[in-house]
Amino acid sequence: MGGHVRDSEMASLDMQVLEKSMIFRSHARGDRIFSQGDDPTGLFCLRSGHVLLWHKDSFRYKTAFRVVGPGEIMGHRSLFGDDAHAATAQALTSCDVCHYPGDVVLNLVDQYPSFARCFFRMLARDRGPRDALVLRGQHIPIRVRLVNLLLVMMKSEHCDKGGACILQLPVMRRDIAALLATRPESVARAIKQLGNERVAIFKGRSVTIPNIDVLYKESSRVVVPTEARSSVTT
Amino acid sequence: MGGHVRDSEMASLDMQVLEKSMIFRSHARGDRIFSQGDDPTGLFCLRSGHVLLWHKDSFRYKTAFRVVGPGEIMGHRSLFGDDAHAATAQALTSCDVCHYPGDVVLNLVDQYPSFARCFFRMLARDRGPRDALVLRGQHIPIRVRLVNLLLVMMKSEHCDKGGACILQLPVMRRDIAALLATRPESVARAIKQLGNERVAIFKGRSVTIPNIDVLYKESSRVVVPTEARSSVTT
DNA sequence: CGTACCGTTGAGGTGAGTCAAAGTAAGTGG
DNA sequence: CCACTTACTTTGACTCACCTCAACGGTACG
Repeated sequence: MGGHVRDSEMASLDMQVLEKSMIFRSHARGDRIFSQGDDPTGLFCLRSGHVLLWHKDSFRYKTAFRVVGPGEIMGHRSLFGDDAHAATAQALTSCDVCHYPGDVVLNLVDQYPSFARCFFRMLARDRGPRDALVLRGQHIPIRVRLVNLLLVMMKSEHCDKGGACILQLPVMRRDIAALLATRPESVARAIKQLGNERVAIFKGRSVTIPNIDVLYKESSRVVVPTEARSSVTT
Repeated sequence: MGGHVRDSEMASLDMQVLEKSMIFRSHARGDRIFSQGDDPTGLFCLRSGHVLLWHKDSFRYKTAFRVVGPGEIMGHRSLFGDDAHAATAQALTSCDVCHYPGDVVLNLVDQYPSFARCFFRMLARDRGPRDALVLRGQHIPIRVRLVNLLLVMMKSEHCDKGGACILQLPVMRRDIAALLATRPESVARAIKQLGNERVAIFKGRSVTIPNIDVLYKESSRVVVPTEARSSVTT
C-alpha cells in the first residue's frame, strides 16, 4: 500500500500475481455465476459463451439489463461499491469464466493510476441498466424497444453495412421479454409484426435484416405526438 | 504524475490546491448548471438548494432520474467516463454550487488511492438512473411508484419515526411526473387516491404522512398476481 | 382584473398485460 | 427411429391502467 510504483512497471511482476490468483471455471447453461444478494468476491471475466444479467425487484419481477459476451467483465459494480450483487448472472450458453479475487484487484487499482483510470471509465460508462432508458421506457412501444435491442445486439456482431445481414440472438424469447421489460407474448406479437412488414424476419434465434437503415429509421421514430414534456421551466 | 505520495499527507497541500481552484456560483430557479450533450468540465457540489437531473431521449421525451440535495455531488459520471453529459442539471430552487475543475480532481484521484476509492464507491453505487427500476418500471402501478418516491425523498429529511411526519417536496407535479415516467394528470389522480385513503395527504408541495409504516407496506406490495417471471431456467 | 402557469377532473381510446390453449421444437429413453 | 416428455413459442379473447385531449378551478403576479 505505502509506496507506489510507476505505471510503466505494471506489466511485469504484478500482472503475474493477478494471473496467478485467477481461477478458471466452466459453467453449463442455466448455471449462476453469481446471484443477487451475494457478497462480491471479485471480478469475473467471460472468456466464451454468453451470460445474462438480471435483477429481481421487490415485486419479484425479473428484469434483464445486460447480455454479457466473450471478453466482457461483470461483477465490477458490486466489487467497487462494496455492495451485495444487485443482479444475478446466469449462463445463457455453456461458458468459461475467469475469476479474479477482489483483494488482488483492489490492490492493483490502488497502486496503478492507469489501471484505476480504466475502471473509472468503465464504471462511469456502464450505467448498469442504462440502456434501460431506451429499452425499457414504457412510453416507447414494444415494437420500437425490440428494434433498439436488435441494434444493440448488432453492435457486437460484424454486419455487412448497407446490404442484408443475419443476426444470431444469444437469447430466447423469454429473455428478450425480460430485456424489454415486457412479456413473451408481447414479444411474439411484435416479432410477427416486424416480419409482416419485412423489417426484420425472425426464424428461431436468427434474425434476417434486409435493410439496416430501416431499423435505424424505426428506432428513432418519434411516437410521442405532442411536444417535448415538462420540467422546471420551458 | 510520476511518484506518488502517502495517503495520510493528502489533507495538507493538495487539498488547498483543490479548494483554491474551486469556483463558487449561484443559480436562480430554472437555471441549468450543465446541459445534456455538454463536455464535462469538472465536478459539481451542491451547497444549498435543489437540482433536478433529467435526460431527454431520442424521442424528445424527458425523464428525470435524480433530485440532488445540499451536499451532494453531480457530474462525476461524465467526468470519469470522459463522456458528454448524459443529463441536464436544472435548478429547482435558487441554489449555490461549487465547481471543481476536472483536471485538478483527476490529478488528485491519480495520486491518492483513498481519494480514488471514495469515488469508486460513489460511481459503483450511483447507478445513475437505477432507482429507475423502482420508480419507472411500468409493471408497477403509478400509485406505488409515487409511494416509493416519497420514501426516497424522506430519506434525506429527518422524520419522526412512528408518528406522523410532514415532508416538503422540492418539486412540482410536472417534475414528479417526469421522475415517475408518467404524466401530471396521472400523478394528480394517484395523489387524490392516496389522500382519500389517508395514506399521504398532499397540500401543494407539502405532504403529511400519518403513518410511515403504511407507506412501507404499500411500497413493497406485490401487485403481480402470478409467480416470478422468466429467464433461462426456473 | 387580466394573464399565465399550475393543478385537477372528466371522457374516451388503446397498447399491452393476463389467462388459457394450441402449436412447435428439443431432448430422452426404449 | 419413433413415442414421449418437457420446455419454449405463438395465438386469440378479454380486461384494464394509463395516456390523450380538453376544459375548468386556483393561485401568483403584473
